[in-house]
Order: sequence, then C-alpha cells, then structure tokens
Amino acid sequence: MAREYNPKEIETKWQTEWEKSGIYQANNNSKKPKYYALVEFPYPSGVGIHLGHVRAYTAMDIIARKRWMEGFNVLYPIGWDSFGLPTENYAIKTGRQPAEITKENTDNFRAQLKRLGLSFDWSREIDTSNPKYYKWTQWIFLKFLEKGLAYKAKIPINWCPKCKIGLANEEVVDGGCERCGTSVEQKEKEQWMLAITKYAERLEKDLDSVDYPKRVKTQQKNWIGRSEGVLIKFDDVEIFTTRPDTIFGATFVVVNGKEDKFTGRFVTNPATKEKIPVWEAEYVMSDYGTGAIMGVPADDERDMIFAKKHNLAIIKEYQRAKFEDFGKRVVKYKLRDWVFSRQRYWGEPIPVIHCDKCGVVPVPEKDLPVELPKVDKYEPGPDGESPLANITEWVNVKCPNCNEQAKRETDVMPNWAGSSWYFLRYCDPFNDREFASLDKLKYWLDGDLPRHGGVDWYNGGMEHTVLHLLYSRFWNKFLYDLKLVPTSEPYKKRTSHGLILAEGGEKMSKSKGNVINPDTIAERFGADTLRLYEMFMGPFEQAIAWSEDALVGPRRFLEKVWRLQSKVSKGLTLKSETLMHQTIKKVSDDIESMGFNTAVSALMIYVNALDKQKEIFQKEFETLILLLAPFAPHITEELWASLGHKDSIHVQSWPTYDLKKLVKDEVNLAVQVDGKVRANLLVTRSQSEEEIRINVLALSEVQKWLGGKNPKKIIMIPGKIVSIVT
RNA sequence: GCCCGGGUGGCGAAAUUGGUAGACGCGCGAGACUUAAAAUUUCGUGACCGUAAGGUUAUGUGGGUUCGAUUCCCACCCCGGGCACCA
Repeated sequence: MAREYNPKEIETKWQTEWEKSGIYQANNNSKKPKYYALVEFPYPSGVGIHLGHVRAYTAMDIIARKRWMEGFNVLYPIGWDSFGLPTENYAIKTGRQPAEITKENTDNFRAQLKRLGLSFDWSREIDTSNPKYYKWTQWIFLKFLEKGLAYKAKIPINWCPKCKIGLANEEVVDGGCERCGTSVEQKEKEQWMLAITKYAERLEKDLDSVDYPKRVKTQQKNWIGRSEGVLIKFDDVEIFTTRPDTIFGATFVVVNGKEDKFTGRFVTNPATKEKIPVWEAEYVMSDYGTGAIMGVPADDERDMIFAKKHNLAIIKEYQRAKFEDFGKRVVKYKLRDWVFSRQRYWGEPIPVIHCDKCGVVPVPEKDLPVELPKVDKYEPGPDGESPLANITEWVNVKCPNCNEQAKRETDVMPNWAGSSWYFLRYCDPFNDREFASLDKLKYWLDGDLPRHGGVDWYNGGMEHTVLHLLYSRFWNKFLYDLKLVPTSEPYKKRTSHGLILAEGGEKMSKSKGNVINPDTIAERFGADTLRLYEMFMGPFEQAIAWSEDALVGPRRFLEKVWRLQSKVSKGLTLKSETLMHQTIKKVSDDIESMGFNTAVSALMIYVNALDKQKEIFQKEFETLILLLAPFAPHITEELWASLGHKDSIHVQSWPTYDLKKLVKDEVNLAVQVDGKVRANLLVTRSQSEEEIRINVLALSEVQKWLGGKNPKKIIMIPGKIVSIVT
C-alpha cells in the first residue's frame, strides 16, 4: 500500500532541503545564459502576505523554474519596500518604533513566502528602509540635485487646520481629515520636485522598444499625454490648441478658474478679427498647455456644452486654417513634475542642509547615509513640518561648506523612491562603494544591447502600470545618461496580474473583514494546492473572485497524480504518446503566454488519460511530473525521489515535444447547411477536397436539409468545416 | 468626469486568423463500493419542446457586416483598475 499524500510533511521536508543545497541561488560567474525574472517586492504590512502576492509570485516562480530547467542561470530575487505611511500610522497608534515594526513584519513575510516554496534567491534580500540601502537612494537624489533635476517649488498640499498636518490624498475622506473630520484646506508649501517632464519625450518614444502589453503602453502614453499643437495669441491671452485649423470657429476664450464666469474682458480672434469674450471655467486645466483655450463649439463637445450653457455664439460653418497660420508649433505634455517631498517620518531623509549663507548644500557623499534618528513622538512641526523638525539635535548641524550653524532638510522622500531603482540593487546587493557595479549590471541587464536590455521579465500589479513603472523608467534613464547603468530601459518585458477579490467580487480589505490569509489555506490544503488553485482559477491578467469551494479541484488532482505512481512500470510503448506530446507543447506555450489556467487544464486532461490506463510507463509519468514541477514543486520533488532519482527534479531538463507526433491522421469535419451544423464527417489527411465534397453531399442529413435543391455555394475550410449555402 | 480593462451554464472558466460555443474544474443528480458514512469510482448535467429520434434557442442589451460572429463595426447598460501624497 502506497503512502498517503501528506503535503505538510513533504513541503517542510523539501523546503529545508532546498535551503540547505541553495539550488535557487543565482551565480554571478556562470557560463550558462542568464535570465533575470522580477516581481514587485512587497510592502510588508502588519497583516501579512495576501492572496494577490501568492498569485503574482507563483506565476513568476513558474517562469523562473522553467528557465532553470531550460538551462539558464536565473536571478529571481525578493526584498522589502518597507518605507511608507501605514507603518508610520501604526507606530503613532502603538507608540513603537517604525523600524522595529518593520523588522517584525518582514520576518513574518519572509516566513510566509518561504512556506509557499518559491524559488527566490534569498541570499540577495534587500530592504529599502535599511540605511545600507537608502544610503544609495539618497546618493541618487544628490545626483538629481547636481544635474539640476531636483528643485524646490511652491505646491498646494492637503492641510488639516486642526491637526496641523499635511495629508495624503488617501487620508482625505469626502473632503475631510480622516482622523478628525475637519474640512481639508489647500495650503501652499515649498516642496522638493523631480523634473520628470524633462524626460517626457523619451519616456514616450522608448515605449516602442519594449515588450509591454498594449494596454500598459496605452496607459503610459495617455499619462504622458503628448500632443502637438500651436500657441496662438488672442491679444495678450496666449492659448494652446491641437486644432488650430478650427480657429475661424472660435467664439470665446476660456481660462482656468474655480467656477464658470465671464471675466468682463474681450479679446480679438486673430483669424476673424472679431472681439470674443474671455470666460473662466474649471474644465480648463491651469497646468496644461498655457492654461487657456479657444472655444470652438462647433468642433469640440465640451466647448459646445459650455457655449449652450452660457449662450455663447456657435458658428457652424467656417473656413479651415492651415496648422501654423496663426501661431508656432509646440509639443506639450500632460505629465507634471513629481512632488518628491513628504512631511513625514518613515521615509528616506532628503540629504541636504540649509545654510543661511550658502543656501541649499548637499550632504557630502562621505556623510551618507543621513540616518533617520529614533524619535519618541511623531507630532508634526508647528507649521506642518515633518516630525523630524522637532528633533533639534538632529536638525542642527554645521554647514559642510562654511562650518556655520545650519539646519537639515526635514522632508523625507515618498515611498516611490526606493522602488524606483531596487531592480538594480539586486544585481549587486551588498556593494558598499557603489549602488551596484557596472560589470554586474552589464551581466544581468544585457549591457551590450542597450535598446533591448533590462530585466528580462517583470511582472506586477495592474495598479502600478502608470506611476511606479514610469518613475522607475525615469530613474533608470537618468542613471543611464550618467553612464551608471547599461540600458536605457529598465525592463524588456512587463506583464500584469489581476487583483484577487473576495468571494462575491468585492475588494478584500481589512475594514470589510473579508481578507483571507494564505497561511490558513496552505495549512489546510498544502502550498502546492494553493499555488495550483491560484494558477487555475482564471485568466492571470484579470481580476477574479476567490472561491474556497473550488480549491478541492486542484487538491483532488494532486491526489490523483500521487496515486498514479503505484501504476508506474518500466516499458517502452507509450500508450498516450500523441497526448503526451500535445501536453508538452500546450504547457510549454501556455507558460510563456501566462495562460496558466489552460496549462493546468491540459495537465488535468493528461492525468485523466493516464488514470484510465492499466499501467503507466515511466516516461509518461516522468513527463507529467516534470511539466507539473514548476506549478507544484514539493509533490513533484517527492515523486521524483520516489522513482529512485538522486538529484532534484528542478534541475532536470524541460521536456521537449516531437512536432511529427502532435497530430492525428483523422479529423472530424463539421458540415453546415445555411450556417447551421447538420452533420459530421470523419476525413483523413490524405483525402482531396473533391473527394470530401462528394462524401459530404452524399450524407443523408445533408440530403434531408437540401430538400432536393442544388447548393448555391460550398465553402471548405480544410480540417474544420464545410459550409453549404442553398 | 477622464484614461485603461471586462461582461459566456447554478459557479470559476475554455474556444488558434471569423469556422462544431461551454474544454478543464467546482456544484448538482443518479448508480457502484460500504453495515453506514467519508474517500474513491461510473454515467448525466446551458435553457425550452419531445418517451425517443430529433428540433428550437443561447455568449450583457439593441442594431449591422458575413455562407458562418463570443470574435469585426455602431449605439447603449453594468462591473473592475488608475487619476499624480496608499503601496
């Protein structure tokens, strides 16, 4: 009697074994071709990993494992994006140090991820809130400052007048402060900015050279919002338009304002020489173009609505102008510069010093990192400054230039900073002289092919396809211009996974109490079942609702695979040879296109066929578990060992298929009469079209539906369908 | 409001370039095994009419193109993601 399938026992056993042997460690000096597979590193929140992490990390794990089996030297790293607001808020609530909370959370995350049997190279773990890491985040900021791309500007922030604190958009609920409900005001504040708009053109253009899904490219393009137009002067009001050809139809001018109102002024339309009114309205954006537009109601839907609402003139027929008749061609972008300051504690301190004499002085490189001091209280400064402003012994320093009394900058960076370059650090995670050595970056990012270089495959959430992706492309391009990284684009290929929703289709959230802990599931069903289920549950790119009931399907499947081993015998004749080759092809192709649900389904079909056989030959069974290994690494390792193999299944070669053995000789042809299937006909590959045509017309069902009439037309699609039109 | 996706049985879904809609799995029904239950296993399972053979109908709604539409086009409805200080 064979042993029962006991996932808990074998999963712990093999996880320990793999950790000991270090089989997933990337090699910096390998003769094999390299492969860099990347997933978005998690924000280590207090609630632990969620099902979405399992989905994304398992998917990339399958790809990484397949690459190992295909003979690549794989880098599949992981780390922690650990600065951020929730940890700071939790620290305020509990009176504990954010660093201490982060340590607890990352320890928990690490243990949870390890229990899933992911093939991460844990020897390269990084953490954005570790001073050894953020030293380099600060260093990169100083480069931005040095090149004039970091600057200060007055920007309105959300301000709670009662708490005297700047609020994140997320902390504003229905226009009020999340904590006290007081109406939020806009307050102008000096903020550090990064000039991402200087890179707008390249960020847009270079999308052509990368392999991103179309919808991701479209999202990025729309966000950058490139438009070609002209600047035209209506007297002293300069407008921007992408449709200068419609200028003869312009009956009013609109500038940005809080509410719709007539300014009382008139300006001259340079085309018609008519005097037209200047209005204010909210629909015209102050920070796009010149903040003023010409209103052409006949050609623009929004202008039409505005004209009708306020009884403005509408000219329906007018002369078309040439593009540059009345102004000069310019390119404008919707993209705005990046507000890089946060008046918070738990982020990278911005490494500059303010000196009355010298102005803004960068912290010298030898003094990096500017470490976060420990604090006891997180109250903001009197004018809404960061809590750091209250720590006088930290704030007061000598100016590195003139040695006079000076003050540290107390703003910290946004959470996006650390994640804008982390993929570079993985290539050389413990370097203390540079953020990463160019040699190592060249090896892992294909330095010789700048147009095609970068991380080989980067998967992450749909919710990051605009901001994080754009920010990290920007940082990479900046570093590329300084010749510090080898490729102009950071990621060769990007894919995105869909969200996992709660049962019933709602978003999972702590407040709704519908969050499912992957640990509980792994405990009850096994990590292999959880992995397999998340791959099987639906299309990877789409949002999907969790269903606990459906979990038993993959579990039963694994038990069936487990039972098959008792029927394995040595033998040469393969009973399911065609199906075996089809399965190899289907699973191999589907993994590449992230069609994991159909890959699992193909494995199920193969297993069902093997299950019906009296005996299974070793090659049929080994092919099965090799194909299954990336999905369910523990059970397949155990079965592989049970067959008597001494080395791991995860270092074996990926199965290959024989093209000649993929197709059967006979095909079932559907026969349609007037668009409806009325009969079927079995044909062989050697039969001619004419022969098939005669056989089809001789079918009794076809005769019946023709009712004695002659067909007008017969359309033949080889191997698929014959369509008869009467 | 703006930008990007999606809508197919009781449920999750599949369907190559426009070519037999519903693979695979869950659930459900009937049978086998069992003292019984669980597990396993066999068969069935979109809806409607019919004892059956068979027929009709069906991919969010309405229209169009086509021998043929889940797939292409137009209009509408509903759901999800993002909107720059959540990560």
